[in-house]
Amino acid sequence: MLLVPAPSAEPRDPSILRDSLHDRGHRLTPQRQRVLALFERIGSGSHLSAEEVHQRLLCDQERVSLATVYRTLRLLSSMGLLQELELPEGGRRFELTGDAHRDHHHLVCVRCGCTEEFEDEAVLRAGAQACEQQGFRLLECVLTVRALCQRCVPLAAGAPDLSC
Amino acid sequence: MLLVPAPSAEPRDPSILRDSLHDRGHRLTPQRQRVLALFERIGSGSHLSAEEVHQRLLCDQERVSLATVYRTLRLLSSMGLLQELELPEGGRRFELTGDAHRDHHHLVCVRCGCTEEFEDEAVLRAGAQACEQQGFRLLECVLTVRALCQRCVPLAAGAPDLSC
DNA sequence: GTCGATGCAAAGGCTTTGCACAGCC
DNA sequence: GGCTGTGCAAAGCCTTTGCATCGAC
Repeated sequence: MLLVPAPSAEPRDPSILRDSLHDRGHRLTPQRQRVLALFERIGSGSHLSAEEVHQRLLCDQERVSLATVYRTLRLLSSMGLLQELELPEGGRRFELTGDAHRDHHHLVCVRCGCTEEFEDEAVLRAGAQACEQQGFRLLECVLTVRALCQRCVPLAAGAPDLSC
Repeated sequence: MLLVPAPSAEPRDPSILRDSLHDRGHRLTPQRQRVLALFERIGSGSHLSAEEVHQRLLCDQERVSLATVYRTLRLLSSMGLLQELELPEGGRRFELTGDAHRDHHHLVCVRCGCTEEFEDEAVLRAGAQACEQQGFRLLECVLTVRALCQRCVPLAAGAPDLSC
């Protein structure tokens, strides 16, 4: 049966993690593999908080302490394997770094918090252009569009309170 | 002498604040006026953390407790007079809401934290288009470009660690 | 005069850190 | 075997909240 959902999570070569770690004098540990494997399992579109990573690993019988989750998320982010999202309304979240410089953006409903992802080539060009003009070297472009989703537009229309 | 720097901070009519507050059953207090006036003084491009707002008010001999600063920032944001930024690397910051749907973006150096602002029409179009496709109503578009500034590129080039 | 807002201090999350032990290289 | 990582618990931010008092309406 090859009906795997295949959420753009090509089963990454495990040696990449090991080599990246060794290059920086770090070690390949089961905990680090578990965290990265979790993100690969859920696909590169999903974002998890440290707490969620911890909970999911516990559910899967994979024992990793919360402190180590925090340490690992920071490490994997600094290595570029994960990236931190800046979604509004609190809560740092992480997701798998997609293909090099994936141009992925978020449409966030400020009322209910639901998010959609989308891509746009023009945005990446704009970011690249800004970097060039200022002499910066581009790492990543993230567009956050704050908006009201279909369900929330009517609810917010009467009340002046847009951002609950 | 009309050589005022004029950072797009048109001296807002104070009655706007009072009316907005009253519409929601809130009161116009000196503290709320002080916080909003501070943001108007520094212009709509600058972003401050709660702690910074508190410090600046203290320097200006304007006594407001830190708890009230937090409460006021939240209130003014919910009223749409301020907006919260999602800059990376921790720290919630607030800035004056500019002219309706100002298309302002941030170029952030992930190493030293310095930020530049820029504008780009294509980004706004991309955000608007995404909203339309998903049936969302656009509130705001913020592009965050994570990059290395000129000073930091050489420092990060040798070391594989990009995001200190 | 009423009811919301403030200030203070204490409580609350989330995240980091110190330390002894475990385990990768 | 050396030195990095881990787990645990304690400490550290930043932010929110309870409560008595103050003050806008």
